[in-house]
Amino acid sequence: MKEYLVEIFNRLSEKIDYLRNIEILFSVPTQLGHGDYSTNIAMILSKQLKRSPTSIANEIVQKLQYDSKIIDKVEIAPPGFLNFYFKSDFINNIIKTILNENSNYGKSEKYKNKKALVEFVSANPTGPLTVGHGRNAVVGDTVANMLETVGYNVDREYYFNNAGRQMRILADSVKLRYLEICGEKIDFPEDYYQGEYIKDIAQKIYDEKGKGLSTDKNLEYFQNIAETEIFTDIKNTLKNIGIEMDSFYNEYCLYENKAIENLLNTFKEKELSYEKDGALWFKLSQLGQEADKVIIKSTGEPTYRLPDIAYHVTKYQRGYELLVDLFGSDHNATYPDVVAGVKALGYDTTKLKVLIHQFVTIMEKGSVVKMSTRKANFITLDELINEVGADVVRYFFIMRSIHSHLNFDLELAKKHSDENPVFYIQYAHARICSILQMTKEQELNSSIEHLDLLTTESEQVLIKKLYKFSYEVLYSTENYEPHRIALYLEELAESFHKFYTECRVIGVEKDLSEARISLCIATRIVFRNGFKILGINAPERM
RNA sequence: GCGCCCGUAGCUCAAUUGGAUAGAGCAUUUGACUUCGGAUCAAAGGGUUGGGGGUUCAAAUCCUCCCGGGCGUACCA
Repeated sequence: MKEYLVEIFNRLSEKIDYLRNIEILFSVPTQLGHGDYSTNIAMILSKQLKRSPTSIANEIVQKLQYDSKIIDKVEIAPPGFLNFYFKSDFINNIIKTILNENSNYGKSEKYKNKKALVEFVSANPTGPLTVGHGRNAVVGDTVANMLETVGYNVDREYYFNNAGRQMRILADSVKLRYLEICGEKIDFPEDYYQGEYIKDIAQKIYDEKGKGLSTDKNLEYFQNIAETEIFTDIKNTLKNIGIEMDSFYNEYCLYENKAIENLLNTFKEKELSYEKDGALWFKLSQLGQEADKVIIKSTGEPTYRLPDIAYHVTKYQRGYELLVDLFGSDHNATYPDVVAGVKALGYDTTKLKVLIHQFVTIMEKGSVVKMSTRKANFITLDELINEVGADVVRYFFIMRSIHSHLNFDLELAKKHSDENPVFYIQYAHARICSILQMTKEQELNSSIEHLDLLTTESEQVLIKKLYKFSYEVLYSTENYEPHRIALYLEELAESFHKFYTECRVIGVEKDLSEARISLCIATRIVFRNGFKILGINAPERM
């Protein structure tokens, strides 16, 4: 439909000067009575042409040439909208397209063969993933799915810092617990990792090595074991919600491969760094930032900025054309330094898209649960997955805009999980499967010979909704708004349920029945393609 | 103080990026199964889009000033 409008307006612009070199937007009106597509072009041009919108609209309608087999009518609605109504025969062709393209329907080749890297989760391995990390994990994976749908070759990457203070405290925490198990009296500092999992790791070391470890020399040993153990756990959790990383990139290797050293030299050459108070500073104030920041502390240890910049440089060096970073809002003050850094090195930062999602507020029994890995006051993502299932977890985290604070009511998720919208859309899919199973048993076939019989309002609404899918995918992807896919699927389910209530598939006249079976199959295809993007199951029975 | 995000129905959130009568789910009330799955459908109530001012044919959306909340604002990540 939209393509056709663009086509006829392109031809029209040869006849009407003022339509040249401007972008004409077509949108689907919210009101059913406002046509299938609508444009506001007459109102936009009104000021520039010093004419009334209706006079412009009238001229457009008079000179616009279109195939009356495709467009039924064009209306002018005050204060100057142009509303286009398409012939249902033409609209129904979308069913053929969907059946043909099948699992490819909704995909686009717009970004074919381009390489993208999505960095997400990136939690340091100091403990299990919590519900708080869940949003990042699910959004990141879904954005990656979306980018794949529009043609990108996507790599999913997890970056972590294992050379800093956090990890030393982790190692020391394990060491102290180990000594405790060995029978020594210990003083366990309050700001150390309090979680039970630390004791589990210590116990495992004790079981394998006994008491004999010379603990004061083996902090690195404790860190390695803790890192390995915790990562095994993290990877397992990710797997439980269907996430598989292509790579894990650690800070330590940036020291090993001299990336940090090289970066420091480059900064020095470009006079972007200087020494003050025993520390090395990065001249961010010259790069449009508010103040200079320290990159190497007076202790000789780098701050996170240095490895983060070096890490992002490797992304460019690895040849990606799109870099997506996904952070929680606690990082919103740090990423501009990194962006400024890579920009100063001459890299194209328009390729770098930083997404910041707001925090998840956990509600339990009506009050907010404050989470802290250090204090071991958290609900793990695994616990949540076990309670409500992976589909609900994924859907819950994706259904809201990333800019909005997400209120996760544990009681609601656990006790009333059958009220979750994810069941609404999965139910629609299961229902279709059930109908199709039944038509099979009754030896009814699908056919596209008589799609013209699909004329009722609920059929037309459903078909137009199916048509919308490919646009929705592209739009949501280009704007990094994964929640719109969930929203779309809810609309689709609504349209299908309504069709189901009003139109019988089985037990009506043969040609009509066959056409409706085709519509059901097409709807099932769109549900499956949508579910695949969201990473949730398409159950045939519930 | 400054930066980013948010404030929309009783609650949780949408709104095709500036469009036409601001929509869903939950909750409340009321209807619909001897026929394809009632995890559904239909209907009702519920709103000065936090507040004031501005921009224009048109503002929940953009600008500005207040009010309220979240996250930051390190020689932590």
